[in-house]
Amino acid sequence: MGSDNALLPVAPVFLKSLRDHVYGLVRDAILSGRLKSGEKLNERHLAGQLGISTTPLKEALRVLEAEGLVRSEPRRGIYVTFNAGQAEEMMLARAALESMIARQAAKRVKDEDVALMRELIVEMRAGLKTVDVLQLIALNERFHNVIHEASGCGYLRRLQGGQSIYTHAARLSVLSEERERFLAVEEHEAIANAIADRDPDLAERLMRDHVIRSGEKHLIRVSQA
Amino acid sequence: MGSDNALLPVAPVFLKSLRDHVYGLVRDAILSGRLKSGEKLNERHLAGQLGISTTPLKEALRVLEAEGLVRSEPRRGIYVTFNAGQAEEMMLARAALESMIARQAAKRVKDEDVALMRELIVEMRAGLKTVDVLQLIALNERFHNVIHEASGCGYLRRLQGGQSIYTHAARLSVLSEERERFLAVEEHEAIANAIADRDPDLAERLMRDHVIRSGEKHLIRVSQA
DNA sequence: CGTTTTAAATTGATATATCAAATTTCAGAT
DNA sequence: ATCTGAAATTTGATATATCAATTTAAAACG
Repeated sequence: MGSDNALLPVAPVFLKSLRDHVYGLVRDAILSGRLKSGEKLNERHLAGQLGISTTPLKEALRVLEAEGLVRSEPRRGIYVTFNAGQAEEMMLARAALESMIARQAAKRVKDEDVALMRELIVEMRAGLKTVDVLQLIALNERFHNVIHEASGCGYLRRLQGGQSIYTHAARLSVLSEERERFLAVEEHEAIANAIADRDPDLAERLMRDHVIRSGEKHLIRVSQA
Repeated sequence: MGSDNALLPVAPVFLKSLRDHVYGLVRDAILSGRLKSGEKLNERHLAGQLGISTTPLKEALRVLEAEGLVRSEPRRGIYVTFNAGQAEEMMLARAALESMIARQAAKRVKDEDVALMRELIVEMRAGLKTVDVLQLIALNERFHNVIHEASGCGYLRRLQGGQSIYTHAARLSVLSEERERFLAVEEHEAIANAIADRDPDLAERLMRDHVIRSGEKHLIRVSQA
C-alpha cells in the first residue's frame, strides 16, 4: 500500500473526462517521484482517495501500463515501474522516434516548411538575448512541431508524445542554463539545414544526438535534486 | 526447507485475463482488416457479441487507443484508425526502436551474448536448406531476443513489442520467399558482426535498414492481397 | 415542404455490486 | 516454537445498473 498523501482528490469541476484527468494525475505522481517505483497501487484505496469509482481508474491504469509506467500482475496487483534507468530509456525512445521523424521530414519537406524553420531559428537566436525562458520553450516546441508536420508522420508523432518525460518545470530547468540555450539554437540550426538540404541520414543523426545530449543534461539535473 | 532457488514462480504471463484476450481479438481484427478504418465500435454491441461485459472491453479499448489503433472521441464513440500509411509508420517506429536497441547492445554486449548470436547465425544458415519456415521464424525471434537481452533495455523492448504489426501469418508469408530468407541471414550476420565489434553507429544503421527493407517487403505483400 | 423545437432512444461515462483468485490469519498438530 | 492448512479477508476481475451527453425521431411551426 502506498503513502497516503501521494495523491489528492480530483477537483469537483473537471474539464476532460475523469479517466483522462486521473491518468494525468497518476502519471505526474509517478514521473515526479511522489509515487515510488515498486509501490503497489490498490485500486479501491486509490479510487476512494481520488473520490471516484474504480472504472475510470482502471482505464487510466491500463493506459499507464501500455506506456510502461506501471506493471500489472494478473489477479495480484499493479505496481509502479519507474526508475532512473527507465527515465534514460524513455529519453532514448524519444531520440529514436524523433530522429526517425526528422529523417522522414528530410524526405518530404516543402519549401514553405523550410522557410518556417528558418524564421523560428532567427527568432530563437534573437530570443537568446531577451532571456525570456518561457518564450524560448514555446519556440522550441514550435520548431519541433514544424518538423513533425513536415514529416507527415502522425502516428510516430503521437507515439513520441507518450514518451515525453518532460514537464514544463523540467524544460524550464534545462533551458534556464545559458550554455544550454546557446547549444540548443546551434543544434536546431544544424538540423534545419540538414532537412533543408534533403539529407535524411544527417538530419536523423543530428536529431538523435541533440535529443540524447539535452536529455542527458536533464537527467543529470533531476538526479541531483 | 530446500534451496530457495530450486523453483521459480510461474510467470504471470501464462494466466490470461478476459481483457487481454479481448485486446488480442480486437487488435487482430483491426490489423487483419476485418474491422475497417473509420468503423465505429459500439461498446455494448461488441461486448455482447463477445459474450462479456463492457468493463474488460473498455480497458482493452484504452490500450488500443494508447497504441494508436483506435481513436476515441469523448462522449461520442470509438473509431478504428488504421490504414496503409499507419502500417508503414508502425514499421518505421519498429525500425527506430529496434535500431536504438541494437545501438545500446553494441555498447553493453558481453562475450557470451556474441557467442550466442554466432551460434544462431550458424543455425540459420543451415536452416536455409532444411526449408522449415516455422523453425526459421523461431530462430529469427531468438536472434532478436539475444540483442534485446544484451542491450539491457527492458523499456525500449516492451515499447517495441507494441508496434509489431507482424502476425504469425505475416512472418510466415515473408520468410517463405527464398530470396528473403537468404537476405535475412546475410543482414543478421552483418548486424551480429557490428555488435561484436562494439560499433554502435554501424549496428544501429544496419538494424534500421534491415527492419525497413524487410518491412517494406511485407507491406507490399499485404497490399497486394 | 422545409426548418426549428422538442421528446425519445442510443450510448459512452461513471458508479455500484458480485465473483473468484490471492493473501492473511490463526487454530491445531507435530 | 514451527509447520500445516483451512477459514476469513482482501482485492483484482468481471458484471450490472445508473447517469448524462449525443444522436435520432417526431412534432410543431413557418
